[in-house]
Amino acid sequence: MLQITKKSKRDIIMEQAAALFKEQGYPAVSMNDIADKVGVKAASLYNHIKSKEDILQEICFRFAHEYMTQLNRIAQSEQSISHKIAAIIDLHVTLGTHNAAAIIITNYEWKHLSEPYLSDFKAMRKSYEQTFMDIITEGVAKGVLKGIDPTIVMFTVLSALRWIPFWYNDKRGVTIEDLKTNIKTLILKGLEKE
Amino acid sequence: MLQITKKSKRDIIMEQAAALFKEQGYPAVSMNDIADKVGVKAASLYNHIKSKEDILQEICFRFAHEYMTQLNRIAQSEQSISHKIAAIIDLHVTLGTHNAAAIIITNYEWKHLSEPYLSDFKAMRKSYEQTFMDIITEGVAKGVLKGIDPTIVMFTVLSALRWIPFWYNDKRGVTIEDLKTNIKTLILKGLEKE
DNA sequence: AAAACTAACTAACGCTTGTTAGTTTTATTG
DNA sequence: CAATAAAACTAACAAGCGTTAGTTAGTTTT
Repeated sequence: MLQITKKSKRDIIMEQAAALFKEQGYPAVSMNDIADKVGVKAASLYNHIKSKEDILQEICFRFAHEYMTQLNRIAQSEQSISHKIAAIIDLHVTLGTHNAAAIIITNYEWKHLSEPYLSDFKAMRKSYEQTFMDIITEGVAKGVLKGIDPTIVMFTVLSALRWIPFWYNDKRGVTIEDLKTNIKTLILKGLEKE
Repeated sequence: MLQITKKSKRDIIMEQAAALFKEQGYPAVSMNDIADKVGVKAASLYNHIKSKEDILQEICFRFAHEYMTQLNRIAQSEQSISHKIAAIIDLHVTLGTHNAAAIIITNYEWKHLSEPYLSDFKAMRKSYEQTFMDIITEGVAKGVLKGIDPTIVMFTVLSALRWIPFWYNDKRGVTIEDLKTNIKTLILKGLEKE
């Protein structure tokens, strides 16, 4: 089978651990559980990772960074407010459907990080939310968005988007494109007709 | 101090445990942690509860039942589709702001229930989602709602609502009434102006 | 062919987990 | 005030936790 770069054992551990963390939550998963899934004894994992939290850190920061980078690019672009919000929705749908396990962990398991990583992560998350909120506030000021409280909009929209990897599943017959256009319609144009 | 019914020790345990489960997640909280918060030794908790999971069960099923009861009342009422959706939003805001810890547990910690409780809970949850979806499907059929995929609408709206207890906090200066009207506007009428 | 590296193993470490048993203190009642 | 019930305590348990140490086999580099 052709593949440019072989998946390292570390990557396999990350992948299997992510699947378990997603299903059971970080504290409920033991090193033994991870080892079993990888097909190795627990102690052998330490040839590839530093600690259990090492796994959590890698996942959380990798995707937090990915979100930040992409959001900043959207925020600094010269597009309209509506376009920016649409792009943010697309971003969350894309990441949330292609990397469901890792995104769930980034969104819900980060609280198990220890200091100083926890504080770093929280700062990134806050910055992310603020950037999003600035876009909404600008939209309201310019009169292109309804005068809804920006904090409420930000959390409501972000909540809807962060939940996608929990319920989305190809087998439901909803394509990723469906998801993008439908959520954009719902959020931007609302549920009621005309 | 006047009070009609005194809070039982069991209630205090439930309350303190709920606060801990909310912050750290069920598996990360030990019986010792709970005991410390209650001001007692861990073994003493067993004079009032059967087991750790006993606490989780009580919280999950009490509020799942509350949700079901209220949703069924809304679904069976003679109101318009838009009114029903508005009532569902109000329901989630009310419960999510007044019982934040318990609602978070009902929404996110239920997976740590053991069988057969887990299956029972999942069935209730699925029934809840189905009832909500039926309302949306009816609205689309009647032409009062846009032709958005009902599954997507159901999960998107429910996600936005289930997340409220995570971020809502009186100190942000957003009142519960603000929250209700703003979320209803956002979901029913959308974000863009005109 | 020797040396170094990789990655697996077994065994053990100190610690914490949820829970039970048995006992003593505190509160309520006749 | 004595009897009873409720609720706290201490001590212990078996099992599991994350992690380290020491070793061994197989592969790669010198």
